[in-house]
Amino acid sequence: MTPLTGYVGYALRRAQQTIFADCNHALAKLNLRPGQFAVLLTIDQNPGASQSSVSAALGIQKANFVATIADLENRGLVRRRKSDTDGRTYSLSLTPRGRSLLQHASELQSVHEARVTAQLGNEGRQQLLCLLERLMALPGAGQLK
Amino acid sequence: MTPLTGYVGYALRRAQQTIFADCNHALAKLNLRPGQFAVLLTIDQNPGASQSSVSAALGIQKANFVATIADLENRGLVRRRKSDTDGRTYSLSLTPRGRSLLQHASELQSVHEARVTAQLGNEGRQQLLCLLERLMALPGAGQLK
DNA sequence: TATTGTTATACTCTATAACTATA
DNA sequence: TATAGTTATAGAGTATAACAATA
Repeated sequence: MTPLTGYVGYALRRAQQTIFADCNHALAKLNLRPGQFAVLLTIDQNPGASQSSVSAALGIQKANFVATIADLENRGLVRRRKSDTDGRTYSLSLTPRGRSLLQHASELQSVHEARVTAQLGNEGRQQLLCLLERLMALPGAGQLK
Repeated sequence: MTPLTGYVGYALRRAQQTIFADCNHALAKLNLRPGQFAVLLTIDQNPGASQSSVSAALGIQKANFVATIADLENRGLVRRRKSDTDGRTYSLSLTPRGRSLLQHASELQSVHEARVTAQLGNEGRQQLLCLLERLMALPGAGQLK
């Protein structure tokens, strides 16, 4: 049957589901979903950033980010501190436990990424990343609102 | 900020969202979502197929396929006929109106696909399709159940 | 026993509008 | 006025268990 061969959108969706399932399985030991991993990584790379800036960088609506960040805070992985200079914003940072978990998660993610590399080859993986980056620059993209 | 560069899974997710939004916008005039387009196309290419086989080919749980097919039937696009040889199954086919809509949708989809090709080049698009197909063959994939 | 289609249910992700408090 | 964070809500997509009818 195998329908829809040759449609980039469909191939993207199926490949994304496959890779997501593999990544999800890799991180499940830490009770982390891929999206949560992305949040922790972004906060680690941008300590002190606000919720809005982190959620915007990840393409997540700020409204939908509230529950995510609350969960990570409740688990003792993320710290929210009221900004000194702007009473509206919270400064996000990782707790020591958050950094430790992220370190562990990064190792698991590396194993997952190695499976991808084993499948595509190093060159193929680089090609794919380059092509996907170009796709994200599609005219009209980023105008979700 | 731009985090998570170099992660295939993350790049896939973002690119898929971009392409999906573009495809969704292209088909919105027909009140068709990309998933419904895929269903119509699969039925057209496999007339008489059962719900189970179509949903399995598209990676959709049969339970979740019920509402989808009911909607397409209610809109007069898909016909469900009880099989002569197997009283359990329904044979799916497109109505004339379904074929007409699919024809129109295919044209809109082609315009969308042309935008992708304009972004990646013909060669880049072919490379991407090839790489995504290899990704879907990732060991452990297709074992969702 | 196994399979098809179905119902019920639940969880995740996403999208929008409206509110508050701060700026 | 505009922005940050919040709440409420709704719509997709996806996953599992269990059932009736049929094989």
